[in-house]
Amino acid sequence: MEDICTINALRLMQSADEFRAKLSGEFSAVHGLSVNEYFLLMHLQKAPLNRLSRVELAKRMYVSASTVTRMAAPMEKLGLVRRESDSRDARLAYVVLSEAGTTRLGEAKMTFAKHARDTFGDRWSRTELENLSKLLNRLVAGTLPNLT
Amino acid sequence: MEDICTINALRLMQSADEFRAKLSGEFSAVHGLSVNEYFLLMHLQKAPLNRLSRVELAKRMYVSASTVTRMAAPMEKLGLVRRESDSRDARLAYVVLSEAGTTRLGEAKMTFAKHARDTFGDRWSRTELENLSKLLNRLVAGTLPNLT
DNA sequence: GCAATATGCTTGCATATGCAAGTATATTGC
DNA sequence: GCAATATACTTGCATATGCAAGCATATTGC
Repeated sequence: MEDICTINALRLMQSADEFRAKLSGEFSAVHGLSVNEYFLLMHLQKAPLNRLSRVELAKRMYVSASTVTRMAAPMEKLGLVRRESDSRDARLAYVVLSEAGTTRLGEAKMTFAKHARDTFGDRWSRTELENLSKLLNRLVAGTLPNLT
Repeated sequence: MEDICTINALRLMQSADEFRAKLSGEFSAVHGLSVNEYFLLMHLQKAPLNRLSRVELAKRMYVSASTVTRMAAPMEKLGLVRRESDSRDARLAYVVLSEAGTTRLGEAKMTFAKHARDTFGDRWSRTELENLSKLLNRLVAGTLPNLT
């Protein structure tokens, strides 16, 4: 194995899987959120009016539209998001971040940040962290709106 | 959002999700493999005797033991892996890479490499690629045996 | 040696997710 | 204006996955 692109892709996926696995347990136990639900809230918070249509959420989260429909339903029951329709296009069903959702998201962000610091630890220099940040940004910047 | 660790973790997960999503379709269509099945075969190929117990596979793949059990069953029917037991410990049930599995894995590696090259494209310099590789290696090297 | 505990695997159940089909609404071509 | 097509969402079904319980085998403490 010498293809540097392949190596990078493998390491990218493995490190992301590891991080997600470590995050997952505490997230559901402490915040009652799956990692994907966390990302859904993050996308909403970043969006104008704190809302996005289901298809737009699906694109940004790399999941199917039906998954967004099914994720939103229980989150709506919990009051983390609410549903809004568009006055001009009756097909659209926005998912809107609520007050409670904002609060919950804020708590979850603490946990996320803690795990992120644990992952990089104090063995990473500021320069290395910024270097990685810059390189990863080239990966996410190209396509869709991202969370950073 | 200014915490550089958080930003890195977010970008890491988003870029990995994007890569996985792009890979997923062609993988199942062309090779009849899910991305996770690909990783399972990769771990086997890297292991001594091309075999690993189910719990060891589970650890390396960041999934539960039951998931490995259920992934291995259909792959065994397809002949991609076979089952072996340990002469000293009757609890162990190794998953062993077969000839057919090696062949299939080799084909899938081509697709993986193609997508990896597409992802990084020609806009990445050799230096940047090696820089990223080095940084990501710090993330995966700490814990479990990895694929690179 | 035996009971207590630990480990490896499997299975029942619940949740998560994608795909394809169905429904409702918008847009386009004419 | 209307038919044809496109888009947004939902739902039925199939697959994927985790957790907890169950079972078999190993190891440990005595």
